[in-house]
Amino acid sequence: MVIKQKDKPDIIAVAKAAGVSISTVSRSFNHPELLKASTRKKIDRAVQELGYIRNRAAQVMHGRRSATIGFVVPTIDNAIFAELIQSFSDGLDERGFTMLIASHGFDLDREYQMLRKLMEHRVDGLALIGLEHSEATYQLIDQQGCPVVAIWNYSEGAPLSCVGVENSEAGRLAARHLLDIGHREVALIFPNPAGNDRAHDRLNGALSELEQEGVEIPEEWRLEAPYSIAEAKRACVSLFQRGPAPTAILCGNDIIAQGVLYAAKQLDLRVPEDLSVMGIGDFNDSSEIEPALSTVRIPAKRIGALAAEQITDSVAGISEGISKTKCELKVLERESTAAPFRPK
Amino acid sequence: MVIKQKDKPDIIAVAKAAGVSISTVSRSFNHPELLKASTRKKIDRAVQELGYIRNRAAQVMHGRRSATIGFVVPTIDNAIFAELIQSFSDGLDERGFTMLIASHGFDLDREYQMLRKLMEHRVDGLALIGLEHSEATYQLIDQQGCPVVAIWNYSEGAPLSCVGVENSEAGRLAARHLLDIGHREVALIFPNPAGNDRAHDRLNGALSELEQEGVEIPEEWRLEAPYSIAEAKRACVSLFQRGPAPTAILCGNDIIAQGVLYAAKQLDLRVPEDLSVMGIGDFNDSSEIEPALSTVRIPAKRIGALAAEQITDSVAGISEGISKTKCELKVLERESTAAPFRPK
DNA sequence: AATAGTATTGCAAACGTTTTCATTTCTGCA
DNA sequence: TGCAGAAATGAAAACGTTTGCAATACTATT
Repeated sequence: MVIKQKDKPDIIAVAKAAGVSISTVSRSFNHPELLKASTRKKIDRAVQELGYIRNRAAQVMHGRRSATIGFVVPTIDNAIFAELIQSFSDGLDERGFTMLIASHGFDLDREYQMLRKLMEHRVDGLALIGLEHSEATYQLIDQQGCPVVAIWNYSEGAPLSCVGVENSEAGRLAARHLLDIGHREVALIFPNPAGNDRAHDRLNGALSELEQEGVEIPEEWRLEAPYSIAEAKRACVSLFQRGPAPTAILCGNDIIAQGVLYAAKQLDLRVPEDLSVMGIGDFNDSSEIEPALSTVRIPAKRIGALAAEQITDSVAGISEGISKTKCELKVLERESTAAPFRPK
Repeated sequence: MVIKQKDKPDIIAVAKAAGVSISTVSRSFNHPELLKASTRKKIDRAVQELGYIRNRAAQVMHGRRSATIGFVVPTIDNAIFAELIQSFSDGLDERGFTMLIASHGFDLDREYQMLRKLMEHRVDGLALIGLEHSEATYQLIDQQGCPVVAIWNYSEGAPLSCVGVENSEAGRLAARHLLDIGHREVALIFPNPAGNDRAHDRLNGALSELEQEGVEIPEEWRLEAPYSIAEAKRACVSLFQRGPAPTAILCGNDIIAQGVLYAAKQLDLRVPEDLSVMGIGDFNDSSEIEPALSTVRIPAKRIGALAAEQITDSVAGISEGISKTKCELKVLERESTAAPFRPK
């Protein structure tokens, strides 16, 4: 028994089946208006019968775009990025692009490796998270001249096109809100800022705002936790077990804040009466949890959509040079924050 | 000023720079042991200087694998799939593959389109979610003879390789648990089963188990909600506002269950005293929320890892034919379920 | 010093497209 | 009926690799 499935039919097979030349077949895809209707029909039938599917690799070799964009993220499995990835992917899709994705687990050296890998695949453009990258990464981008957009962070002095928010401002706004409603005993739970400029900037923004008001954060109120409900919960519980209690906790993002909320529940603390909890991010469900989380809105969906637009425009040559888009932040005062109840 | 960045250096440029032939350069990548050490060094230096990056497209054209796997999911932005996608991607990565991902928003016709798109890119293999797909999709797969793995669902009679769980069993187990602890007044909240065999099977499994025990579910206790905390919450609230209250709610997945938990809180219902809440899925954080969610564990991480192994083996020809892997389910009894308190 | 091997390296074809240029086939009009 | 010009199609080169085969450069023997 001869199995013929092996090789996929190519344009030559189609041409043969349709009784025309390969140029004509190619044209029927790329410039159908140049063909006689009857010829087009013959070809369509042949394509149908043979189950022909065009080979992008061959097109790329000929100089065509690959119609792919590479996206390198720290992690996919995380509410932070999932929404962003989705909207970015949708935006690419609308414009006929496909997303190649790779994650590096917050390891900037792996990020570099992933970038190279994607470049081997000749992606037309690249998207990264944040503006902190290894020296090698920046060199590579520069050298290869591949269109790049940095997502999530905005910075005036950024050496790359970027679409995002000013994270230091996010931190500042969150702190400002707590200060405004009267808190001065504030604990912070942030992820490790190494290789994570989003966290780094937020933390700094928050600290400087607090300091400016003369609020000192003692060492034991500066906690570190990764983006994990479980770990944040643990960190928060240990905070309360160990020493004096703050009246508010400012969290590096909404995931951490959620952990803190659960910790509070476990510790029998009322939110916001006994403890105010402030997040940063405004994830999908932050408004739905109980109590609804006060947070600083970062418009992930919008950022993803804009980034997709930016990178595809850049690939198409519509947009030249470095372009920066700053998305606005907004404090969302919901139920998890209120004035401290404790008597002065 | 002449901008030379335009074209990336190719193997010819490297050969020239190193003073060898292109075959030698090619060999230095593919069979380095055949080269004299000194030659290899010359080439490495040239590669370094020119910033040469291999062109996969050209390799693919020559018959090499593309080292990419296409993954078509309903949505990325969802705790359900994010964990799975991550572990699948990691598994591919370990084996030198890159993931091309596309989402179809629970639209099976779009799924077909995405599949075609990925095939144009000559992915070496494909992964899909579930076993329910359009006729066209099945035909396409069959015709193209592209290795495929269906993820999430296991079914003995499946026409594709698959790695997953028996979703009807998941539904059955969840129902069983509620029955075992004494509930007979059970409401159900499930997503729309159209084009979603996971939900469909779970629902049927649960219903049959309940019926078998003579438990009837009235129409007004069969609710539909998408995978969204907000919508599930809303559905649950309206359930309690409209009519007689069940003693337990069985949810199509943990997201919905989370929504129900928040609804309960908003309605001032104690869980599990006034209402038991049962999920399906066991997402990352289901054990950490308060009260910890009782659920049926679906090992997403393991499924993703196994699926990656399965598809790459299949691409490499290590595994032939259709292979099916069933992952085990486990009821996790946590804090959100307990015997009904209500006097008989 | 000549020879048989062996270790290296180079040549050229092939992979599946697209596109330029050339050729053939129509069409309408004189 | 013949012809100019337009419309439709075909031929062949080019894209950047890999690899089988051929050629060359070594090495260790005698």
